[in-house]
Amino acid sequence: MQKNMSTIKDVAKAAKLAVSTVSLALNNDPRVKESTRRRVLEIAQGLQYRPNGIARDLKARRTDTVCILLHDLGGPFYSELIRGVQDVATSNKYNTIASGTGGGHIGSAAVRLLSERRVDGAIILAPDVDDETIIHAAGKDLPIVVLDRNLLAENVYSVLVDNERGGYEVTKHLLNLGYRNIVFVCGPSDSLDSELRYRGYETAMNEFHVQKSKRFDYCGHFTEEGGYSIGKLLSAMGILPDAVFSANDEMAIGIMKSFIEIGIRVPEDVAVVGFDNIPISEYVQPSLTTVRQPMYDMGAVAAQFLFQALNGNSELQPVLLPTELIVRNSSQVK
Amino acid sequence: MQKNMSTIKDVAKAAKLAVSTVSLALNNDPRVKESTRRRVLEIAQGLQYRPNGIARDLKARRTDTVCILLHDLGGPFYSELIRGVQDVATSNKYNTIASGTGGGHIGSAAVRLLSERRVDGAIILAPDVDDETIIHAAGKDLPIVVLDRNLLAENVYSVLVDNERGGYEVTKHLLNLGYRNIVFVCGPSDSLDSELRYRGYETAMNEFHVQKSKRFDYCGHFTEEGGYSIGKLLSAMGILPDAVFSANDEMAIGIMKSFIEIGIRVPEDVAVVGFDNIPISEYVQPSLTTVRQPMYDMGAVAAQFLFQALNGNSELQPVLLPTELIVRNSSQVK
DNA sequence: TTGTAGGCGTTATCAC
DNA sequence: GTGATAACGCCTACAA
Repeated sequence: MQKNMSTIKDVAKAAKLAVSTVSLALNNDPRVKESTRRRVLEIAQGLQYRPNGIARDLKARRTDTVCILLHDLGGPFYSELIRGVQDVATSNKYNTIASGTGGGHIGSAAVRLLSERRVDGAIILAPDVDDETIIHAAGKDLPIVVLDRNLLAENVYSVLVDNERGGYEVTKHLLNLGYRNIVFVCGPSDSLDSELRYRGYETAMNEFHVQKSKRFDYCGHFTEEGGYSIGKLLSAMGILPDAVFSANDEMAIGIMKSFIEIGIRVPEDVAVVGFDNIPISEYVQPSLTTVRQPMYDMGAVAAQFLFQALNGNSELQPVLLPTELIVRNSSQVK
Repeated sequence: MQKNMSTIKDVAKAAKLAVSTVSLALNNDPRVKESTRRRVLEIAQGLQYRPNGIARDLKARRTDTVCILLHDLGGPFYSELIRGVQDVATSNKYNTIASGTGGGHIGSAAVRLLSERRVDGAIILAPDVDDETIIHAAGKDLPIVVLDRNLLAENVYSVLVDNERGGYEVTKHLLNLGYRNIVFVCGPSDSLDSELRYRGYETAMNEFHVQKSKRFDYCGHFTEEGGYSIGKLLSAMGILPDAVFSANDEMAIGIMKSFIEIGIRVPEDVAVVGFDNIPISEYVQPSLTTVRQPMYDMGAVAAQFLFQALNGNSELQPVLLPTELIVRNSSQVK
């Protein structure tokens, strides 16, 4: 921080006025004479005076800023989420800052922003920030909205995507097309998303009285590479199903890649579907059938919740946003 | 901000100690007796005491935070850039916050963070933040690194990507393949990137003694839709070239889409090349020949500059990072 | 080992 | 209209 920066004191001294008067002048308070106001402004300009936001925040006991915490800023589809948050925050005259929780110590960014009260509210979609930190940080004047997380606590509000229904619908889609031997490839074992999508899969399979193949327990960490090795493994083990439901798109793409490399045709030999509708899912060959999550809405709703809470409304019920099946070319009538 | 949050005063009162003693205890100063330190810690815990980061920053006159300002947080390839910054910042024990400059008033986020000194340094890749704001905000103790911007000022450091050379190389690539009638589709008229890429194009064309077709002045705003209409226009006007060099990938993809829709084959009838190597460029059909920008390096180098500057080294010459031609299927021997 | 006092840069509440 | 003064929450000489 600039050590020799001119402060309001310097301006006061130069203008031979009291600090308080300068403050009023700078804030366009009608009490100061127009002439002095102009003089103050000029002097401030000359001294390159800039108000110190930190001091102001300390005094005001508010920051007019909310933050959004993401594990991996700039992941494939956070763009829309951030936009949703930012639009709502801006129209509420709040500022938005984003921070990634991935690099460095777990939770360091979260602790700095939340516990040390550098923001007035937070939206969190980062599995690596633990519940403890969130519950601790949340308070009447620092509401927190958690996305995609099962957490019920005071001043913590929850926005969820209907992963289970999404999993159900995409599985049903496959079943309707005639696929029966459908394998589910799960993500990291601690992923709630993966788990819920699996439940939807299970429900659909049961509904069609189809014996569900055991969930494929080699998990792909949700990465393309992970999916790639799973694909290889599946074919190497000679247990190729009719269709693969991957818990996310990135793995699905890896799986498709490995299949195509070996000469297994998608969808003729094996159908592959994913989840998330990441941008490239539309462009891979064949284009990927998947489930869209309403990312923008998620951000916008989360931000709405935040401001509702900041305005004293604590009666906010968890919201469950609908998903949307997007049928493309990686699945077809069998 | 939490109004009824317990402060260090409350802890002191509860512990029947002076505020200063509590402060020392909390900061593990060896001067306080072990027993009192433990007692203080317990009481602090009981009161749910959390230090107020804002007060601390004000006192310390530093925030240990740098920010990265992007026009559109979460654009297609900022991911790597942010990662580069964050890795370096973290290893320097600094925190990183990101902010989008797109929504709302131009520059409001920038002003808040920079001019109001809420950060100790900044990295800016946002054409909508004007030079004025940057020059004004920069200072010995608030160095700013600008990316992709022609700006020379005190305490402002510059990291550039060699757009001109990139444009030169991709054009030469087309020329080497045998293309001669190559049209350049530019981006927004105020885009320096577009301009530099054009210069590279020009140089290569001259080098091959090929009459360069006039730059296509309908600019695509760098969007896929823009490219799409340009493609339509080109064919409707009956002025189809051998090859199209689009100033960025998104437009290139739009152009390809429109061509393919009309039955123009890429690259057999017309080759298309782009710039940026956005993720989907690998997946579109045909895959797009393009120029990679070293986004991670850009972020990492920018952050390095920042910390060099924060450590008193102001002799940092602008850096020009090399680009890399990536040949894919949208161009082939003619 | 602990306490007192002053200051970081603002703003708000009083007086004058 | 303008000026003292106190406060926001924390840290740090310097005293005791």
